[in-house]
Amino acid sequence: MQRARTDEAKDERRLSILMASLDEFYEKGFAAARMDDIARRAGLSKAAVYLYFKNKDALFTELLREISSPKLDYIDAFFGRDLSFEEAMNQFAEFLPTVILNSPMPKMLKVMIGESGGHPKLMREFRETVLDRVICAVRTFLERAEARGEIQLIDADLTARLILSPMPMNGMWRILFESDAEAQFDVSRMFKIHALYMIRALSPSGDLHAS
Amino acid sequence: MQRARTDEAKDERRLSILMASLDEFYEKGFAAARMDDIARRAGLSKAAVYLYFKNKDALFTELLREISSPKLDYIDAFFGRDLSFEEAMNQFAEFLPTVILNSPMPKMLKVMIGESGGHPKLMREFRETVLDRVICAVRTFLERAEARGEIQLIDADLTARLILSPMPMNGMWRILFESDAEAQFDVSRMFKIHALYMIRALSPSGDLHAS
DNA sequence: CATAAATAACTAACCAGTCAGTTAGTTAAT
DNA sequence: ATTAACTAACTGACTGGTTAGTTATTTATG
Repeated sequence: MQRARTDEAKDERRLSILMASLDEFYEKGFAAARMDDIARRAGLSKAAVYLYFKNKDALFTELLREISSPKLDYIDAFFGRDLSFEEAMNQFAEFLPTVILNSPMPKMLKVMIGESGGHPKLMREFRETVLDRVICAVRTFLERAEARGEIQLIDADLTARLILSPMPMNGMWRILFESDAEAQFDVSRMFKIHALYMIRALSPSGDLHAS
Repeated sequence: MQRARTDEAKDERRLSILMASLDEFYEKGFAAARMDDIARRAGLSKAAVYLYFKNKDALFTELLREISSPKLDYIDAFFGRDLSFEEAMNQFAEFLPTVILNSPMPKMLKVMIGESGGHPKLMREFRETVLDRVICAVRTFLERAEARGEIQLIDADLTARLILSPMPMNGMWRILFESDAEAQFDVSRMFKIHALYMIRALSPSGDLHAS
């Protein structure tokens, strides 16, 4: 195999080890994933992996940081735009299924859930840098829509979480039943229906009891 | 320690080993949980655990079956009653937070997710015996409410899943951030708001586009 | 009733295999 | 020729499962 002599080649190699480890951690879990298998999947020897990462824990930590970092600018940009609530819900319904179906999110979710007891600091970091930002962006968007008189809601933070709740649901369903043909349902259609329901639920034409 | 001589005492001992294993599997994951730790947690030696369970895999299998078995009659009874949709949503909002906060469900969920790659048959079994029944019960209930003209919906199966989606979301949140004080929010209030939104979303007074 | 025998429940110690991390040697690239 | 990237082999710690021995409890006996 070609050696990674340049900085660019080293970065590529590092990333390919990270991606190999994601696959192994996803299939086996952190503890049962073997460094030798990760190395083979990346086309290297086990000892070569240790040239790039101090140990298994460091590999895991850097994997989670690598995966969660690039998504945030897009989320901010999405919710920073001046869309109507209805338009935003519809575009959301187009975008979110792609995260479930075409991104490493379900894999990452499984790896994190499985290992949450062993790395509480990492979990907290992930919440602060990713999840809280997403929830805050949705909440801020909801508050603006409400201020425009476009919607009526009870609690912007909890509503943001409810709007997002099909994401973890679908992520977990995928983790548990990815290879179970009978378990499959139309994820895109579900998000469309969810968007419709949220539009109706938050329509300002009715009486919402704040309890 | 007192020996389990009678059948009843043996059942108790077996159950206490199962519960000890749930705690260890929850904290450490299946692979990293040690049989010696499980035994100590149950107040026994490791070899004694092997008097009750063939091996670690058998312990895991029997744990999952034990935990998921008793809940189903209650669900059937809940949705078999002749409640109005609104009444059912409100009672649902009372009941579901207790599952998140006071039952082993989040622990079980984490253990299953972490180990889903290793036991696909068990995952499928759990879906068939538990999840599909819950979803089907909600769906049947929705169809009846719709037939009474009480609600208007697009797809009963997907709507049932959307009604249930705060459950996995809250379960996941609890798994990841149980000990993270800043992450906490009012679970009961969220379910109440969700019930209100679903009542409004499914109210038959508007126009739902079936796409 | 007291005591011995029987036995199932239990355990400390053992064993073979596994694996993360390391080392001494190899090799591709400059 | 040099050297950094890489690897096969090694090492020590660990663990699931097993075994030989111990012991608590029940049953049998005088």
